[in-house]
Amino acid sequence: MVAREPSETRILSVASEHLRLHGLRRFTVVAVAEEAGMTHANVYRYFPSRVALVDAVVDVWLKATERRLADIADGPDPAEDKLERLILALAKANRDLLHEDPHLFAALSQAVAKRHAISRRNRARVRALFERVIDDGIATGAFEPRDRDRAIAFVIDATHRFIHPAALELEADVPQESVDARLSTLIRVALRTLATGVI
Amino acid sequence: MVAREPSETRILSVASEHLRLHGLRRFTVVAVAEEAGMTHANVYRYFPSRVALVDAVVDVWLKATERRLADIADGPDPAEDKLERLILALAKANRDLLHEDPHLFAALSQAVAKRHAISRRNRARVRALFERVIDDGIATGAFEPRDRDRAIAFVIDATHRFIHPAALELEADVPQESVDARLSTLIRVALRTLATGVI
DNA sequence: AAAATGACATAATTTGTAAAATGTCATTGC
DNA sequence: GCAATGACATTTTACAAATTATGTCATTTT
Repeated sequence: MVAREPSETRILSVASEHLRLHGLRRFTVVAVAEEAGMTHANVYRYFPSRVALVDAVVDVWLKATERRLADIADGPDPAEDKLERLILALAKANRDLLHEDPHLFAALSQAVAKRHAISRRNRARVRALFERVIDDGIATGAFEPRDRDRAIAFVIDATHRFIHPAALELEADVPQESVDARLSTLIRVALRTLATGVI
Repeated sequence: MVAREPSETRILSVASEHLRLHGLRRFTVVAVAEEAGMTHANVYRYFPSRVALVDAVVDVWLKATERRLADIADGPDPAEDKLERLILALAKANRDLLHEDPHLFAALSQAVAKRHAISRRNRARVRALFERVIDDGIATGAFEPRDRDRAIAFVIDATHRFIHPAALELEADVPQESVDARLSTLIRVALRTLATGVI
């Protein structure tokens, strides 16, 4: 158990593992520090608080997800395709997290519910991606909403159920295929709505 | 403090008052019984458990709300109008409860989250109202969805953010006018979608 | 000088126990 | 016979003490 990584990275990866395995409740700075081969005081050199450490772990996931979304948003494809893939990718990322790493999902869920800075910023950046794609669609004539801001709010509100952690938890036990079908319908309506200037 | 009401009714109204004033945490069968002028054992003659008593209180509100919704759904107006009013009334009922009786809202929220029978049944009945109005619209030609079931799921999914307690809590501090505007947009899109057979 | 520590004050959690609440039922009173 | 009770077992909650964790900082180590 030799620490080759620099301390900050090592703490973060141990914290990540610890959170995934034991969950928020049993996540302690002391335990993480011990597993990282240092005293807990040293952890505070790199992370200002326990909450900040947990948020840093969540943020790694958020940023990785954002990167994948940005790749979609910045791609060369038509805005319609990009918007559909953006929504599907975001919904899938959150839904997969719920099933594959429930503890990390719970930490994310809390950060969102308590409006932590990482979640507010993530939300702003993801929203910016939606705006970018919709603006792209408007520029190319694929979308023709009467009111651009209203159109953006519409897309976000309509898809809320399939994207927001609190909403996803409610449907954890609904068969994925059924959820997929409903989301697919919603996306079709959203795209059609943006294209035909109903808003 | 003479009990004119029959016991069951009296227990229920005392319980209702107690929940509204003190909240779920401090709601005890013993306290309710005392305030109703009887021993707690007697409460169990009418309600099988503490949870059942709380649920009964919530159910009174749910049923009253359902009645108002049913009045809309069964009215003589065009299906489009009725669907719009149905959504607005349901959203407003839940949102008003959140602000005017937070304790009762919290109890409702829990019943929904834990899938209590009262909430599942309420959900089924409210859904039936939506189905009725949409079927009405299909019968009169106002709505022409390709797939009726898909259309119903779409309306419920799209409006989720403005109706579900868990979603409403997230936006408790957003100005009502802003929420109203967004909901209004969503309803317009939903009506247009149903009318034009996109689904 | 940067990294890490030990020692410390404060805050949160756990543990054990007393008190109170939930839920049951045989009996009482109307 | 129906409503209500008192007595009781079981489950929760409330409280206090002890333990553990969080967060700070002067000092040591590399």
